[in-house]
Amino acid sequence: MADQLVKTKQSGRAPSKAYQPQQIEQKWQKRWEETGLYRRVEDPSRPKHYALTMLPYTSGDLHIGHWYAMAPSDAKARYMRMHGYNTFFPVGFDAFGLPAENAAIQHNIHPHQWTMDNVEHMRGQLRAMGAMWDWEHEAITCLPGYYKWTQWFFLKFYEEGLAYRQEAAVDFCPHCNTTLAREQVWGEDRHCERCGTPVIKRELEQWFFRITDYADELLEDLDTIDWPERVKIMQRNWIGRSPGARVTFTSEQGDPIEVFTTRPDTLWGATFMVLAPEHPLVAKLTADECRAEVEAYVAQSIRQTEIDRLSLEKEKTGVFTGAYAVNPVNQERIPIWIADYVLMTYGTGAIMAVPAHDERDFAFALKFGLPIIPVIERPDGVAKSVVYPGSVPEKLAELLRAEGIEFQAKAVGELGDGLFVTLRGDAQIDRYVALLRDNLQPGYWSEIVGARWLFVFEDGIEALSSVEQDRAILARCIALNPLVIANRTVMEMLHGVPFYRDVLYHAEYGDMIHSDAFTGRPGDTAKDDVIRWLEEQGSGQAEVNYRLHDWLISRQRMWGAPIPMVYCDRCGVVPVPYEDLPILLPDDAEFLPTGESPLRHHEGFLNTTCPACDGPATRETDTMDTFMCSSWYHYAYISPYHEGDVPFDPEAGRYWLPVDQYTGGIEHATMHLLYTRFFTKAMRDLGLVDFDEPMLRLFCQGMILGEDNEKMSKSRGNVVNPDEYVSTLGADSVRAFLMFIGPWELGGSWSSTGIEGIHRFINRVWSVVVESQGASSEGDASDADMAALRRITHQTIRDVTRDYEAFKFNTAQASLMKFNNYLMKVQNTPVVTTEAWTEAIRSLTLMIAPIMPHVAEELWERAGGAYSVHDQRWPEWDEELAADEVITLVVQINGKVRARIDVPADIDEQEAREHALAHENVQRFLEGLQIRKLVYVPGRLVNIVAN
RNA sequence: GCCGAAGUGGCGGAAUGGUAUACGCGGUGGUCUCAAAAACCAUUGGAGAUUUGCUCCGUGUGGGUUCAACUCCCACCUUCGGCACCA
Repeated sequence: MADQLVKTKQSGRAPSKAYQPQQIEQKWQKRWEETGLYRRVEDPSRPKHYALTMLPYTSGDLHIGHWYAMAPSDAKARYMRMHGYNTFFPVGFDAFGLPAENAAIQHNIHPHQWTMDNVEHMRGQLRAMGAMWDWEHEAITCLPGYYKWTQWFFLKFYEEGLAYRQEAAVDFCPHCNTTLAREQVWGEDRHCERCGTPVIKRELEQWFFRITDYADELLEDLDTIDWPERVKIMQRNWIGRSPGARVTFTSEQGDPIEVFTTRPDTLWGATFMVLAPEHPLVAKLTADECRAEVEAYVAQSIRQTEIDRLSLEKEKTGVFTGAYAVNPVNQERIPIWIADYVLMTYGTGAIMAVPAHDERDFAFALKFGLPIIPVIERPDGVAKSVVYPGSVPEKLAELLRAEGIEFQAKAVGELGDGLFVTLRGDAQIDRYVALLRDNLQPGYWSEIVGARWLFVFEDGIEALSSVEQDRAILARCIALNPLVIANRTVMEMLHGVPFYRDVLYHAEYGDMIHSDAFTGRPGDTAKDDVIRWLEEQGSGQAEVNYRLHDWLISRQRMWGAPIPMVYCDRCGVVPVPYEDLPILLPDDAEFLPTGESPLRHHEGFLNTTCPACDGPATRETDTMDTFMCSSWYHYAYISPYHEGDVPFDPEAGRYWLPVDQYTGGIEHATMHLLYTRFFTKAMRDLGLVDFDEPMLRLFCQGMILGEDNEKMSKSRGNVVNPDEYVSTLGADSVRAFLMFIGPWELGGSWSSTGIEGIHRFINRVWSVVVESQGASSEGDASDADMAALRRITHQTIRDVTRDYEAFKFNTAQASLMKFNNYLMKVQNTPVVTTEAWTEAIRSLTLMIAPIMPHVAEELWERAGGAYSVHDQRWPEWDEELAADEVITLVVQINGKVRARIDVPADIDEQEAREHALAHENVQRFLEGLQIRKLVYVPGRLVNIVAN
């Protein structure tokens, strides 16, 4: 304590007894900066830890959502640092993007100025958080030293064939005046991710990255990284790998029509084809008599994709082209239709329709009266049949019952009762068919549908096995019962019976039927067998399709990294030489109220000379998607604005890369988190890095909501301003409260009373530590009291350590509160003078340090610790010291708690039984009962089973 | 429609087969004070009783497995997120 007094005198002013967050937070932030506490050090002898939180956009104001994302991330980085890891925790800014341009238009300020003003303001706000950021490795994506490398990546990708330019129907936001990547189009109404305006389709020449080249690797390597399962699932779904086959059909005129199918085993059930309205063969195939109708449909569907996708009518539409194709497996002649449910952007833009085994084709076929022929057996073996009144003698019901066949007698219209039969399995179906054959009255038929497709007539049985059979069966049915004449197909007739509807169509794998030589082929090999046979026949081959599209990176915006390409009338598209990078954005751009990119009209930017022929040429005026910048920022942090041949210092990169722990919002699951993985794989193939994945571990936090449990928004008026709370309760309270709300991954609601509770907790920690300094007491502490204190100290270290490991800051703090409550209870007893107390205070201070770095540093100093608490080793627990001496033995009778007995922790089973049975309340309940069994869970409970 | 997460006191939440409601907020009573605030102490799921260390009910709903279920299995309901004619 003498040290304390000396220190106090030296500082010239007595340190406050009260906790004054504003004072100590400023004091320590200054000291940390002056001493370079968080500056990165290169020390290859120590294990490194690269901790990273998603970089903020330069919106100009740090809101509580940023705190919620960053403070826990900082706490974990600090925890790792205290475990001896050489920890790198950088920060920077995502600084390109549309808001800067909007500000330019509205306030007549250059985007650069607007952005850098915001950066300056946000830096101050970020510093107030007291995070351990290494500001010397800050990177801002809109500075030339940064975007020079973003452009460099574009050129490298172009060289590698990963960047290409193509005219395509792309998503365009009319409000932002730019194209968007598919991932940036959200929701059912397909609106712009940024501004919410519904997007339209535009035919434009745009630059794309071949992310699909890496589709399989992006999929497979998910298994190698420690990421949340929900993110992996989203990426898997987004990539959407579909293995199948490409099969060539031929039009009657001889044009090959390629289709992609995941179900080549259903080829024999293809009863028609459908082309997308934009399919290039449509005009050629269309028969003259159908041309007017086809052209009208094509025009209408193009208009629909452009204007209102909102009215997503589920009802299928389409028209017949008048043309026919030949099915390569059975030479069947099948009609060719066009319909907008077939998308030009997936597969080949044409499909074979197998209505019996595809829900969409089924609906289409039913609507347009196209034949539906089942070719895959139902795996569940269920078949149905309706026996019409009068078609069989009454005794049939008896016979069915005798066979154990399930049926219900129900009225059919006004005809009387019919039998609604459900059959399970081949044996039942066979017996049922035999019964029908024996009992069917003249002039009737009966059908079995589902597992089999049989029509029992007086003179024989017909199967629905081909289009010819479909016509023949329908004709016979109409002859017997003219009421069914309105049906165009057998399936349409069957669909008229509601009882049948759930067995008419299925999309499962199963044994092949009605498929020539393949009939009977089992479902588990059918698909592969057919693909092999197609390959032998030369009519198809295995193919994999992906839902993932190539990444559209062109943006018709000014505030982004210019695409380093030049257009020359003589040489065409020419890349800018590396030595000319960066292609700078002009600082005198004129912003038009239309929002159109000023680069298009900026003579100085636009006009250049061709790098190949030196002739006049024009620059590409589109800039790159800002996700380009954020795909490699964690490499930029290694050595910001690097000067050299490559984007970052390879030497430093070898030590620090890859990122060990990444944290951020889940909203980037299929955008940033997929793009950055693609970048890393492409960089590896360029020889820039020698690993496959950029971030080894990922944690996604939830969203912070307003006090009313709603998403924070200005219009709701529930926005929480962190600066206000920082100035009153202090940054430590804001940090700690955000980490106390609940599990980080689930998010939670702000609470103005909740943060006061946390503030009280910090005050209590403060008073326990400060007031016990130099405390004295009368008498000595007992061994038992010291042991008890050490026990809770070590138990707390154990629990808190485990919680930090799992990002469970809420329960870590709960344990710390419990611990502190205990310390408050015993601080006026003699233990306060013991080593055990010193250990307890020291451990407490160390354990709060990651969450409340300022107050921990202050208390550490006041307790005589050497600067800095953040350089100390994390406390370790001793299992023996943490072990309980006394446990509460729970005694249950038939699973209900009847007694709780305090017993020594090392009690053996025999003693536990005796204690349990001897208890008064237990005996009361056992009266008159016979003990059947006794379950003993060591150290926990005894359950007596009695009756 | 498909995929995923969640549902526990008045509120945020804890407990991943073994004492349901840790910790915090809010409430109630008290100490201190002329008074109030702050702080501290006690108490706080519901119902009941013969009110010692008592009983019953209770983790979205309905079943099941188990000596024992918030926890595992089956079916369903609600909320939130993602995808949505992807052949």
